[in-house]
Amino acid sequence: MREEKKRRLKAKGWKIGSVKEFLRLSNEESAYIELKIRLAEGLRERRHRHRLSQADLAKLLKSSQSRIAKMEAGDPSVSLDLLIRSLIALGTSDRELSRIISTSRAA
Amino acid sequence: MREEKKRRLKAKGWKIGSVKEFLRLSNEESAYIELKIRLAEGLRERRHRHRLSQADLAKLLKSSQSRIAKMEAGDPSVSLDLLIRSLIALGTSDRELSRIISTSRAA
DNA sequence: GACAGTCATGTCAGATCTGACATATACTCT
DNA sequence: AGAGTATATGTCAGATCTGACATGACTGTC
Repeated sequence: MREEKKRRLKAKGWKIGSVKEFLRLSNEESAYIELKIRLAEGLRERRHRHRLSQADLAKLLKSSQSRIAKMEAGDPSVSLDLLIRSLIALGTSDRELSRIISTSRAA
Repeated sequence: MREEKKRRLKAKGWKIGSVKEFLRLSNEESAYIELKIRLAEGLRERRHRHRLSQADLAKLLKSSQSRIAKMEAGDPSVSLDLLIRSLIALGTSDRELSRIISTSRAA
């Protein structure tokens, strides 16, 4: 695993317990986590594009600054559901959404 | 709104109350619902492709037959999160996922 | 260095989702 | 008709997520 990828998954609260759990992490679980991180980055990028602070966006989405921060961090306490609804609220089209989801950064 | 689309959104539990709510439904809300329905259909299609019954898939995903049925129906009680995790567990790649998300059926 | 703006992190009550169960409907086969 | 298989729908306790709040860390400005 490349350093860049490691950095992303690091101590974000993802507990990796047993070997069994680790192995599981390398499959569906990691696909899920990496997808979440891409959505998180997509959200941050769009927020910046709109020149909004996390607090501004929170107001717009009727959420809170702390939750926005957690979303952008890909925190385990945030669902794909919330991320996607937020992106939609920011005007992200299906096509853009689809691009965010399939744009792989790692080799 | 075309008949086909109406059929999809019909009495699936989506309550449409006030005019205000209806107007809201035509924006982010409907984008969300239509996305959910595309994922739901994607799930059903993949399940059939694997020749699994809902009960089989439920066992595979450690869920229950009734939840699978609700997922495939795009029931409001099902999150995008669960739908996406299920698709991932069925081996859906990012690219395929992205295709499911951006493939619009309506004109 | 006090202040203001921005973002990160921890906590938690209340909201929402989930698996499981019961039950219903529909179809097929004998 | 009765049995078996597949799917749909309602309910609910327990699990998980969410907004809100508190607080910390980092910047730049005065």
